[in-house]
Amino acid sequence: MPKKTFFNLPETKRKKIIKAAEEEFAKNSFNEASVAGIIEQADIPRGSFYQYFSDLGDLYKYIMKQILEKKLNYFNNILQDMENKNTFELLKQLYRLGIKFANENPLLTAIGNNFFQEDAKFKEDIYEGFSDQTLNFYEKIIKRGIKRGEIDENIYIELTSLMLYHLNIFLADNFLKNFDFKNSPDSMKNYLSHVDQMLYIIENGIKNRR
Amino acid sequence: MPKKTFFNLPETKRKKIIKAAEEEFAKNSFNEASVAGIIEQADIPRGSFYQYFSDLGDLYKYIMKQILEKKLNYFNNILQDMENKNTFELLKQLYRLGIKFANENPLLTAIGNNFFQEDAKFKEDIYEGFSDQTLNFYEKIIKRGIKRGEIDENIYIELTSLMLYHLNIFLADNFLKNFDFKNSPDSMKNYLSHVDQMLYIIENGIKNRR
Amino acid sequence: MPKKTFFNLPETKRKKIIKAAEEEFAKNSFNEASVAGIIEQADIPRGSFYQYFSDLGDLYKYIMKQILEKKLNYFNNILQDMENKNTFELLKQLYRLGIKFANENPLLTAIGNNFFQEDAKFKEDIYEGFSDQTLNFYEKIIKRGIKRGEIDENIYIELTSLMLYHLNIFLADNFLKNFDFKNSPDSMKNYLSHVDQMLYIIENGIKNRR
Amino acid sequence: MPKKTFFNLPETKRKKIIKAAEEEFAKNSFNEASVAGIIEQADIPRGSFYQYFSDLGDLYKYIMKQILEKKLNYFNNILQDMENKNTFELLKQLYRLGIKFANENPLLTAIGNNFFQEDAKFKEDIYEGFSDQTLNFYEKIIKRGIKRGEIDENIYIELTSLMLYHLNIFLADNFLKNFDFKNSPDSMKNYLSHVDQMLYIIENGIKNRR
DNA sequence: GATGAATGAGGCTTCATTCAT
DNA sequence: AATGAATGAAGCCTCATTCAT
Repeated sequence: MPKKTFFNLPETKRKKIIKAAEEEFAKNSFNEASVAGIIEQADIPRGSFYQYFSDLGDLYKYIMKQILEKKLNYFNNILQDMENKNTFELLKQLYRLGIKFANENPLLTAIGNNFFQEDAKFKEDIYEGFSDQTLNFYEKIIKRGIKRGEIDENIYIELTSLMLYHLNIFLADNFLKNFDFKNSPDSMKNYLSHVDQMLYIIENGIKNRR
Repeated sequence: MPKKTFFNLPETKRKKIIKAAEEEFAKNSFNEASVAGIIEQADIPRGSFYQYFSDLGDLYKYIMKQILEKKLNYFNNILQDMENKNTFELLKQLYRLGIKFANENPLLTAIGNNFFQEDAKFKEDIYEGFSDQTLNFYEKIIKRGIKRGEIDENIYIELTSLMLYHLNIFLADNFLKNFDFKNSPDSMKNYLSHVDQMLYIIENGIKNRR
Repeated sequence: MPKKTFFNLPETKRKKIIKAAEEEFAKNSFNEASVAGIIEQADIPRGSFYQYFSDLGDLYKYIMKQILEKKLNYFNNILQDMENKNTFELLKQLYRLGIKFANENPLLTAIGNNFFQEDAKFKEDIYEGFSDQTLNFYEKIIKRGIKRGEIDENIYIELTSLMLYHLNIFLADNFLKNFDFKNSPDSMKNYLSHVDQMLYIIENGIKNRR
Repeated sequence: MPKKTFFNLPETKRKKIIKAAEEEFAKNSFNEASVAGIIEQADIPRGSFYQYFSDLGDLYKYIMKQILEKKLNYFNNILQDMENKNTFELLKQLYRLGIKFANENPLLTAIGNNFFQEDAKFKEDIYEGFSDQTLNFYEKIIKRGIKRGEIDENIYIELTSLMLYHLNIFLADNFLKNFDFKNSPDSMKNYLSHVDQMLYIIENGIKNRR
């Protein structure tokens, strides 16, 4: 956790530092990220950094936690409205939501995708109590789909949820690297149709045909 | 390209250096890898390194090229024998081949997976003329499947091939991180059945149902 | 000298600061001690420290002075009661008093022992006007012993007093490092018998045999 | 152990570095000593230091080991010639030898004295296999003295040897701080007579009077 | 007078690359 | 060609002290 000196900072300064850190962690894996990069971007002296955070990991954990919370809120809010929807409709919404989130929070998404690549050990260290809520997410949905008779009960649940999770990351990652939606709303439409294509495959792949 | 001094080296020494570099690049991303790590492992003097290679990138490119070539050979050899096989059978063989390759060449696979995570820019720089042969691979197979009436002609080819490619990486990555096949052939069997499960989904997802 | 702001502080706070400083100086030599360690322990803001003291040396000098005064009082009180005692009995009491003081004031003793190791220059700087009263102490006793015909008049007074002083420190130091008397009164007894053994040697060494 | 790069250095340079380090460790305790101080004195770049030593402790251990060896050799050589001497004569020679060593190697002696003040833990870490040969030294002599009927068999051996050891350090320390013998051979004489005085006390203190 | 944020100096360590032998 | 020492840039972290509120 950042030290209280950090939280006592005027909001503008605090945001500037967070912004700088997000950019650093979006561009670099944790090991490649540097204090130097952040303080230069945030334009604060080195000493100040250590007055706010015990070290780079301290800041990183804080940011990851923020991102996870933000993302979970984002998703949970909407899921409540969809309680009776068909599973594939639900999945479609989820993926679109993922894209929407990535579009609105490109920095955070990039950080999340980088995080996804870290060592299992490193990740566990960060998750601390978060457990992997995102992964559980897909498992829940799949189980729900099987119960509702919409998903083939013969599929291997764990693997499928991992696959869905991974494909989600893949989309977000790809999306961030290849498109610039702010300046071309058309390509956004285009992209979403890609997503639908992929889901069409997934749907055919796992739906119950009996 | 390594300097000619490198190729003049006796083979044992050359292999020792390559081995050391592979280990370094398997454990670290390009940016995290260090000359220090390689020369220590290879037990060669610092100066020699620069006599053989202009810098770390030089060696890296060389190794990546080797890996790509080796992998392509590996696959092409077998593909020729399968010319008349059903597309899904073919895919299944390809994925299993991928696992087999990863099992036989864990170091190379780890390097490949690390490479896969690098910046698009960085990757392009390395590919230089290789074009993305691996990606094309899947495109070819999909097109062939459509021609043979085995794959749904409505799917979006580019996306699907990207997805297949990505899932292949996902499998290899997962495989390397979670299993130790040398000591437990059972888990290998287990793993392959996972792969089959995934392909079952894919098959259902993209096969032609008319 | 601490600034008057320090003396205006409520006693509890002042004591807390002194306590924190004593712990810091007991654990570390002056150069190794840090303002950081003290303010953290005393739980006062950084700025306050400099409002109370001009710098670390200011506080250090103050504390050393306190210790010296306390110790001298401790000893002088008792010496008055022993005016007619035999010199070796007196010495024995003094050493035992030293141990008793160390037992009752482990922190202060540790600080004193640390101080004893500092540069001669540094020490002089602190003594400022104190002169070395502790050293004089032993000289007085030796001279008194010679006058009373109890101590060999051929010994070299200065050296012997230095030696007695040094052995006292040696005992206190050893004592602090090796024993935990609060929890084992037995080892205290044991230790005192060591002291007697040493004094037995000293007595034989310097007593007048004519 | 220093790296082999250090031992490959031309002797003049190696000596310069050792000299610089000795001065640093003579002036400062291990914790107060700094790489900065050494490289400045030795006039070598920071990077070179780490090419020769893994860190400050590496160099420190090396130097301490050298000192211990040198001192033990120094003493052992002479002890062999004294096998039949009276114990107090022997002790006298030892102390004088100690002073002589300190006079000839003031830097090494200062380092040794500093070392003597370090934590027990720290010391053990350095001794590694050396055991405390110096301390054993005095125990052996005392036991020998008792056997020969020259030392009172009632003294507490362990304590006495510790005391002799400590007094030796005390002398060396005092000697280094207070005298400048190179320029005043008279004061050397003077000092040695002090030592004799002290030994006279010790002798009277522990000799067998039956 | 109290507070605690700002700052930069100083020390540590790692590394890539160059260069003299 | 081989070697490995030299070097300095770059990053890390800690701290004493100052200063604005």
